[in-house]
Amino acid sequence: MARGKVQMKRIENPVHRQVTFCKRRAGLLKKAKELSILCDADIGVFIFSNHGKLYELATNGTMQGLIEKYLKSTRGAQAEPVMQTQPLDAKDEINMLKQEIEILQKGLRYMFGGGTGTMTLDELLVLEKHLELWIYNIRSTKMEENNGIANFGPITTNNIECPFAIPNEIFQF
Amino acid sequence: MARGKVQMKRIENPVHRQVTFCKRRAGLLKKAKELSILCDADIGVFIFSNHGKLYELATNGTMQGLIEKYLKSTRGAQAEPVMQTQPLDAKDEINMLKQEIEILQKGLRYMFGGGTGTMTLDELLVLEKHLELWIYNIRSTKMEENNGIANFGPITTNNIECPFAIPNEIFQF
DNA sequence: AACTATTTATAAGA
DNA sequence: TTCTTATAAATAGTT
Repeated sequence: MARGKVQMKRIENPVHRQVTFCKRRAGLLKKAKELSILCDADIGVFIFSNHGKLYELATNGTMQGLIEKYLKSTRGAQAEPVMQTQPLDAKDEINMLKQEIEILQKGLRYMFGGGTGTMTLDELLVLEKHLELWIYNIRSTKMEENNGIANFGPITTNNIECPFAIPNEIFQF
Repeated sequence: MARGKVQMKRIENPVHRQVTFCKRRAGLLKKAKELSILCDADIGVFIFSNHGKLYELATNGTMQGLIEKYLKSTRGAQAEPVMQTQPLDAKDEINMLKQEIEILQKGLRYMFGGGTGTMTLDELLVLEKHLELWIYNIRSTKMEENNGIANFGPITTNNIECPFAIPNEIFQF
């Protein structure tokens, strides 16, 4: 696509083919991720190189889960020889629970704000800053403590509530 | 990508989102086809729109065949010695998922419900210490970041997994 | 659905 | 392999 159009046929030179494979594979996965994020879609991609090596992306949850979703959505008259090691009922329940988890996670994500499955340096910096501010708030709370007991609501930083679940169990370590 | 950069987050306007979905979906499938042809790769893509409609591409043979190939190739990998990785019984998986849901729900209740619990000074100190350690881990992760991207699993402190719900998915929008 | 102004991806070259 | 750069493609906003 640059410095000359490319003919749409198999690249015969193995070196060129390998280089192009790396570059375009990265590009394809990036595009898939972007589409998923921008349009709230759920995308699975798997790529087998000509030597059989697998590269994959599942934008939401696992590839297994996506494949199950796929098979379910296309479930017609045909049997599914691949997925029959476990009774379908259990599979369905697992899927439902996974969906519920997704929804809960979305709630937590909502409170925290953006990012992707992999974190950029910038995102790490943001997270770090949030943690610093929460620590600051904890210290402030400690200063105000009365009779050794401090009551406080959600910890916030700049009005962003702490997205972490802070179950009581945290203190059992 | 044209007439203005796009922010990498969900497009809130439904009309814009739908239009972008159409355009980028076509682009993604085209790219997948090209990669398959140029580099002799075998590629499967499936896209679920946010309303559950399925769009798919299997560059060689059928999606069913590709999925079987995928599962076969990942089953081999699962047998690799990573940890005590025995295939989870469906019931075990269901219980694990239920536990995860409980934790997530607790986290959400805590945040939305205004933290019903009272915390002692000691508990605050523990929480503070945990936050400090997580910050430390974040900084370590930053040091190892590669190309501006840092991938990490559960954040841990002294091998204790972060009790806060920080699934990797938290960072995906 | 078409049209462009721009951004992004990437083929070659270094 | 990684970077650079010229150019092809993709696409966001608009009509």
